[in-house]
Amino acid sequence: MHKKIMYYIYLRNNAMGNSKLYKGSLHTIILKLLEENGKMYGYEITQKVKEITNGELNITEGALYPALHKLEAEELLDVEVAKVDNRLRKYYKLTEKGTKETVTKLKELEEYIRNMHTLVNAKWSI
Amino acid sequence: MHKKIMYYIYLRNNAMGNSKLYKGSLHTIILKLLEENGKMYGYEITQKVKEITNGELNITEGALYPALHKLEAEELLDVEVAKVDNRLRKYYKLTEKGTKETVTKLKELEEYIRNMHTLVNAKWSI
DNA sequence: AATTATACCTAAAAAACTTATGCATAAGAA
DNA sequence: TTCTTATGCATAAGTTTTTTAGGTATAATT
Repeated sequence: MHKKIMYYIYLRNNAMGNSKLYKGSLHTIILKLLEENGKMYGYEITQKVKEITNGELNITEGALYPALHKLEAEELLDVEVAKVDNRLRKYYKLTEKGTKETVTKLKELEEYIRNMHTLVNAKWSI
Repeated sequence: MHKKIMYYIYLRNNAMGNSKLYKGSLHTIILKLLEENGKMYGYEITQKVKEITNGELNITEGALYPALHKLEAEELLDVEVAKVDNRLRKYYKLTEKGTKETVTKLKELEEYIRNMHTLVNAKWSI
């Protein structure tokens, strides 16, 4: 006898018609969220971003997890595995190097946004 | 007898340590510049961007020309070839479709920037 | 005479995504 | 009980958009 395996396949509806546009900004988002919240796990990050942007920005898992692994490889993040409700969670937090890099990345973002604002001669402000 | 060919090879120093970061924004920049200036040619666009951003953003030719061709293929731009001082210039201008698309793209950019501003909980404003 | 600025172009590679899977447990709805 | 949704991790193939690195040519400047 063996256990009966129940595994359901289901369709996902990631990222519908939500606003695209962003290149290196995913790393910046991750770093900044970790700076503010101390430690977070992947799924939590996707939900947080969705919540903050009222569902306008959806981080796909295919983008998020490789990004987290890369940041970890660059020693900007530390990982800590936890088991909650029999489910795995990988908590990430900034290293010292990561904290410095966050400052740099945020400056670059501001620079970029200022340049774009000037370039398109925007009437709006934030 | 044949003419003596004089052709100099030289090194280029495109895009030094200048601010990276931007994905679909190149199309938006091009469209907006054309909206403001009526018609422009490729080289002029690169110089204009450099000028406006004080040299911080340098559009590479390898990105610009394919982008212009793509926008033309999508019928957002019209081309007009001119010869000035025995040198070729290709002037681009917005089509009607292109003018509409410019509005859309600018809205998307604003949306994106607002989202990023909220996400990183920025203290600065523009 | 040599270099720099002006002007176009393309192809190979890299970067950063989306899309499409796969696996697994818990909670809630039918 | 059964099915579905939510929670949680992951990778691989494909696409888009960029960088890097070439190529060709004329005019102006050093």
